Amino acid sequence: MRRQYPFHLIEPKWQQFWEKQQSFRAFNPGEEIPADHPFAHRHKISGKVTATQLPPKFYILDMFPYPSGAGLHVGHPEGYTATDILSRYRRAQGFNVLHPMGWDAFGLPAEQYAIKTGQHPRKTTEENIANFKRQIKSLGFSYDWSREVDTTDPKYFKWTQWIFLKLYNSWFNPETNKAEPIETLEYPTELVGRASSRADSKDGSSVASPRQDIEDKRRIYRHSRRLAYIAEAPVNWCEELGTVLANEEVIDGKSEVGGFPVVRKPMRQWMLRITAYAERLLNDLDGIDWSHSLKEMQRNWIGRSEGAIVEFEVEHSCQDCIIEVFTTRPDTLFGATYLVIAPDHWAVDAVTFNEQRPAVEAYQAFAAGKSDLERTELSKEKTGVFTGAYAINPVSGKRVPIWIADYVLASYGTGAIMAVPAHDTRDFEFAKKFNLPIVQVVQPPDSKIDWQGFTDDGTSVNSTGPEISIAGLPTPEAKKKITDWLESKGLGKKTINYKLRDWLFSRQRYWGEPFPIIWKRNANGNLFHEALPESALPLMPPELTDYKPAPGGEPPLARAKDWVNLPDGSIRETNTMPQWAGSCWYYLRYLDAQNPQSFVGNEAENYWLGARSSTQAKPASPGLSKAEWQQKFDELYEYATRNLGNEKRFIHFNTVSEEEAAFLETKTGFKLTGFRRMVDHYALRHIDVEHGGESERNRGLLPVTRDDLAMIPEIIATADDVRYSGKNRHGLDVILYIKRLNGTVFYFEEIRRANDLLAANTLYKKPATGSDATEAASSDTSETHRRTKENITSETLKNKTAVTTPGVDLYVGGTEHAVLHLLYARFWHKVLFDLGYVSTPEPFFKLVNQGLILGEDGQKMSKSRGNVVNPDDVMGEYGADAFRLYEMFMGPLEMVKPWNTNGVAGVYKFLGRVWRLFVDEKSETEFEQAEATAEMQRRGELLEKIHLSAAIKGIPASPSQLKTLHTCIKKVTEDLDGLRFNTAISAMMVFVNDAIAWETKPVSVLRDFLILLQPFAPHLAEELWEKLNIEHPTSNTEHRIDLAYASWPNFDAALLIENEIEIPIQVNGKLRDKLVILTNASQDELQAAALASEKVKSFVDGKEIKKIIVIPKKLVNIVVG
RNA sequence: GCCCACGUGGCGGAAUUGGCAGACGCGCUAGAUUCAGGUUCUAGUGAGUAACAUCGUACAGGUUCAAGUCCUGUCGUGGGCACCA
Repeated sequence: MRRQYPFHLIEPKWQQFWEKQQSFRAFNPGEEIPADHPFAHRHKISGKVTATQLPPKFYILDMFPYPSGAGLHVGHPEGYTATDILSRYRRAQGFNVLHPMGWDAFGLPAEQYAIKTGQHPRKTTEENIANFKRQIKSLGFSYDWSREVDTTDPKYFKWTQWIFLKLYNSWFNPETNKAEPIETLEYPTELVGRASSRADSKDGSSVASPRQDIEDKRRIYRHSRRLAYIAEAPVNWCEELGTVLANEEVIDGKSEVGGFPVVRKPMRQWMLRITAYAERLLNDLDGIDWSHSLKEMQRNWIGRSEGAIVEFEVEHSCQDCIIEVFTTRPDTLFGATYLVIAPDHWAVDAVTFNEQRPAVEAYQAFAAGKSDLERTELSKEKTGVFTGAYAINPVSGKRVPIWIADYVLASYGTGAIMAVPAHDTRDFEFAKKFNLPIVQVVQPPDSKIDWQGFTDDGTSVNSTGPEISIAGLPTPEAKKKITDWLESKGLGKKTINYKLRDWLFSRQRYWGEPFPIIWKRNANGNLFHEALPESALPLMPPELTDYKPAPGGEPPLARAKDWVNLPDGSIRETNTMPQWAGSCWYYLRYLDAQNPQSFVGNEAENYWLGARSSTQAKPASPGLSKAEWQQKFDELYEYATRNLGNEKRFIHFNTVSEEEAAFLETKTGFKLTGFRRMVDHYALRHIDVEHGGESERNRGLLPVTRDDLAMIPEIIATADDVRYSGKNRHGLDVILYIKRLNGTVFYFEEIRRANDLLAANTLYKKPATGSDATEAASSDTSETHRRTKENITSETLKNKTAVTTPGVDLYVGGTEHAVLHLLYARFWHKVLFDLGYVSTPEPFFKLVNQGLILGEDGQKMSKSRGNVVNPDDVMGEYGADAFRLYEMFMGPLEMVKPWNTNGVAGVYKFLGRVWRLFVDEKSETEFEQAEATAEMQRRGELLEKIHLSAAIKGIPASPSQLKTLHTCIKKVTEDLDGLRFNTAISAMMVFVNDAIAWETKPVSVLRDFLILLQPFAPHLAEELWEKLNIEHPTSNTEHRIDLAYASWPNFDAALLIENEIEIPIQVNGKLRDKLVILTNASQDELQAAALASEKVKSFVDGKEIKKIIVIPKKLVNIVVG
């Protein structure tokens, strides 16, 4: 294909310019802003400034890549381009944008390569990083490279190890529901206060003294509570690779690398107590703006289930023996006809009768020998053995046999179940195979449904025992009644179980972070672990020449004897951390990447995570005390929600002070001094009914609770933003208060009635996102439906101000990290939050998964298929701008879509049309001739030979030109807010298709267009912007600024309004004619015009007109009989 | 098996609260420019018809003046989980 424009010269030119100028450096509070930096020009600040003097922040993050030897594939730039476009857009809007990049560089491939070749993994890693960086830079992304992080850099992993020490030195306090320093952990009474009263053994012998003994016990107690602890756990051991593997590195029972067999093997491992956070990890999903499916995957992984633990007493064999089972269906307890315990359950040995012992032991051996693969593959066929023992069903008193079977897992619940074959599919299969009794205890709601194997809710039957009956009760009530009864009898209790397991945190590898842990021996010669002091960090791994595992399955680090054995006789931990460790907190290091004192400085953390920042402080008016309010609120709430009384009741809770009124006037235009603020019972009832239900979720909102309502005065007093949002259906002015709190945005409305009071109108809330200001104006509540749109003036829309989001404003990455990375990172963040090191409970407030890019054949790209597209090749032929544009034009970001090289050519042609919209053809021909003969190094200078087209003139734009431009501005702006890059690009294509035909092209219009184009095709836009400013110099400093910092244009809705509009005319819902008619034509005029149409007449004549639907500005539909 | 998402031309995909289906791009057809190819420009392009009519958003129903959009069922595709009691 012919070169559409000299991108091969333009792109390097601007990449060098940005690098030299450090155009995209983000500035921290207190950092020196050079006076000649475009950021300083744009915001009129320089030198050291405070957080409040800086513009609002916007943090846009990519999932940092693992720098593999294969280089970038087309999937990487997809997400990176999306975030870059958003970064450039937000920068143009005036945000201080943080957009960093780094390397998740620990990992198995570099280590495997080292084992094969002896080349140090560091060298491999550095080479791969250099290649990735070259490729990424050639795409013209606006990263702040001064914040680059590399997880394998000791300056980085020092802090990874430091965070591990925080985990090690903390425990989870169930009473406060958060992590606390281990020092706050109280010892049980038998370990308290006795140590000091006992004298040390005086003879100095090595025999453990009572004091040492109690210290050992205390140590063991503490160790058992730490968030990082040691446990014997079954791991995926790969003999060939000589290492354990993570679950995700094992595919179908074989290693992902090499396809070697993997076996389960118990080993002593470091674990992180993520299960303590299960509830919070689950609940806090509600407050963040992630896709539905992603949240669902996390919920699934956490796997919360509510149920009960029930105790079954074992008959005869062991008198004190109780087997606890976990069930989510306590209502089916009467139908439990046998028990099943896992083959490796602790009680198996105790309950088994001697005559059954050989069979039981054989089965245990059989089950233990099964791989995970076999256990699941062969799951269709149930296996198991009778132990000979019986237990007593606590509600019916009946004897039930105890079996062991491997369909029950020792690691979930209590490791034992009560089997209810009538109402559980697995128990049903098992019972049929072994001829165990099946007793119906639930009646399906539909009598046509067979009760055998019916697992849904129904009505309890056959459920009456000597002391308790739940017969006739619907399932939910039956569950409650029987659980209460069990609890009162001490036979069971309500319980919540999670599928989530603690995180296996150690690997037997070289290329990972060493644990800052040493092992010592106590007086009895037993090993115990101890943390290194923070001053010992970073703990470097030893230098090795052989990276294979040490003999006997020991990790490679064990080969370095000098490193492992310390002079005082203690020895180092030889495991290393998994690759996930470095990626759990990298987004925090970016905030303050060079800080040698701390993993992130306080001020930087506060500014960039934004939890405590508020763009404008709003003065609060005095009012009721908290206690007074709470008491009155409780009364009013009861009245509003319980009594349904009609007597009007209200609380007058404050009066607008002069100070606040001045603020409100700037935001809303109303003078409200002395207005009384009140909330009435009608408003509370309305909010409770309309916005308190679960159906809110269908509208993307969250149900409003009583506690939320109690916060009304607080929301008003501390709102992040206030604005006028039009009139309600009664013609009263509505004032909207927006308050962000713990990941939720509250929208509270007041109405201005008469001249002296404000009444609470509504309250709704939704998960926080990056663009609440825009969304609020078009939110989908019943109130906004009722409000006429005309009342929302363009003025109020323009006045919308940015609300700062806490945490990362936008995080984009692949769906492969939907569970593990995102769950681990959330977990660490919460621990750091509990310990006071970060100020938000959640790290990532908006998260988007980019869809996979498939090969041209619609198959997933792979080397073996030969359908892999190399970004370097595409950029060589079409340039980086076209590559970026195509990646975004393919379709919605989240969608899976096939690559099509012809499509690249399409957007490339579009960029060519943009080029020809601006440049003079003759000068370009001269440039091409000169370039053909010029030396390589001098070719860039020849770009100066290219001049702008003579059709570009400094004249005012015509109304139709303005309309074309503003239509484009509106569409691009709205689409970028909604991450709809593909339709934004098509809007720019429409603009260019129109503008290229103009005889004269006003400079002002082209200037605004370049600002719109800049985020998408920054190199081309910069080049044309430069030419525009040279050939059409302007006195407007806004326009002389670097394009990357030029202000995003506002669209003027007034320019988009047409005098005349084309109205479709339908007869019986079918299009029959289109009429051009005055936009503000009345319903009657529209109807008359429609009936006058000749085409319409031919369809209507001779028939009875039953009805005419007229929607002003939309359509007319004539219904005939 | 369970959970979630999605089905629109030859292809990728557009379509505010239900209101002109197919924006934009690819591909294709014809013409202009060109020795020629490529490029560029112009016109056309859901099916159907000479032109209308008519039919068209996986399928079958329903609600409505009006359905790609809402409701019910069926089929299909993609993703996740998978003996989690």
